[in-house]
Amino acid sequence: MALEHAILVSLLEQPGSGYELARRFERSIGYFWTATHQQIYRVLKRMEGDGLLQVREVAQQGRPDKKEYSVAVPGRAALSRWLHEPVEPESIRHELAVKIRGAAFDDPAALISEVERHRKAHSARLEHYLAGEQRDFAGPGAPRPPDTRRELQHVVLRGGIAYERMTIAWLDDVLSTLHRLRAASAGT
Amino acid sequence: MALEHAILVSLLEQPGSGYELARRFERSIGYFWTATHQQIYRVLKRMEGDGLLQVREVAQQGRPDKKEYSVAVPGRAALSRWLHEPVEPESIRHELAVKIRGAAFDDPAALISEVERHRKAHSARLEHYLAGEQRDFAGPGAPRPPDTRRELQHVVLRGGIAYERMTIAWLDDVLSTLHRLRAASAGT
DNA sequence: GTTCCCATGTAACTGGTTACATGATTCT
DNA sequence: AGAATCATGTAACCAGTTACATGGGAAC
Repeated sequence: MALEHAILVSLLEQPGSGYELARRFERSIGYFWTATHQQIYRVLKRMEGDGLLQVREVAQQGRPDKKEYSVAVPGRAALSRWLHEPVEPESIRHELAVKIRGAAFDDPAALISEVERHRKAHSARLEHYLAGEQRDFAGPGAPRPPDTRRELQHVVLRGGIAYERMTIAWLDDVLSTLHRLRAASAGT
Repeated sequence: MALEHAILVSLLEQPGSGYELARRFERSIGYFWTATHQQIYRVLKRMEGDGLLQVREVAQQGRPDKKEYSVAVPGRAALSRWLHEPVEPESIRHELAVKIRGAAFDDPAALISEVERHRKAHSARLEHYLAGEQRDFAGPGAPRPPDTRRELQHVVLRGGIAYERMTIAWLDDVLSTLHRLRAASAGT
């Protein structure tokens, strides 16, 4: 049910169409929750049916009309209820880790390029996050008034940054392990 | 399809029954891929039908009979094929992050106990991983011969440890942010 | 006698992915 | 002329979760 809640949060931050939501799920909110447009349209329809959202047809010039969704009162209540409920600390699913353990039954050295590819992808994501932090949260020397929404967005982004940094360091560990194993097997 | 591959890896490491696999998915392999017994039984049946696995009925004393699965030749080939295919660097799904951003539209201070609960769970997991590392990979002073499987299991475990440490540090960051916001709002 | 562990499953449902489909407009 | 962007959707399928079900043996 977390997609519903992610949509509620995103629409509270800014009302928008299914298409716009799909774009946000490619950045911003998508850094910690993903969804495709097909899924979003389906859920939006259901949520509207449940009275959690309101729709407004918006005519546009030079572009197709769109349906702008916004959070209705019961939607806000549903989000609030969810926020007060505990969620389970989630377990990770890391396909690459499965591969690494599986490599023991194949050629570990063959994994090197795959791991390097992942490292590159995570480096790119880190750069992207850091650029976003620079852009949106660059600290002006003067203390600004505390802005709750901004602070919370920032702490979530810092989480993404920490995750990418940790992952990159771990992938380096994996790479040196793979190189070491290759050297050892070549020497035998 | 990653569950299939995780099962192949686990059964290559050690053949076993559906029940035993379910237990392994609560520890060891379960640290980076989860599955319930229902799902496992379903997938085992399919994989057996596809010729990836072999079954052997094992009578036991004082316990119900079990079906011991092991990897057949086509199963090993399927794993090898998968290992040579690229997988997409995965995006995280972090429900707590959705909550944190959502808290801007509710009472952020109400999240404190939830975040503390998560911190506790991650600390416990970290302790558990460290104990496992101590037990299985405690470095004897003498250099042992390189053991590929062991090394790969260890590097994956180090990944789990790094993940938990990073998460705990981030949750501390979240907590201090929430406390700061509460203090600021109390002062206004 | 009640609870926990071993062991296997079915059924219904929910959530997520992939493929297909349409059509206007803007940019190169 | 062709590709990219805006905008919305359907259908089929696959993966994962939750609930229900059974039954023997061991431990307390």
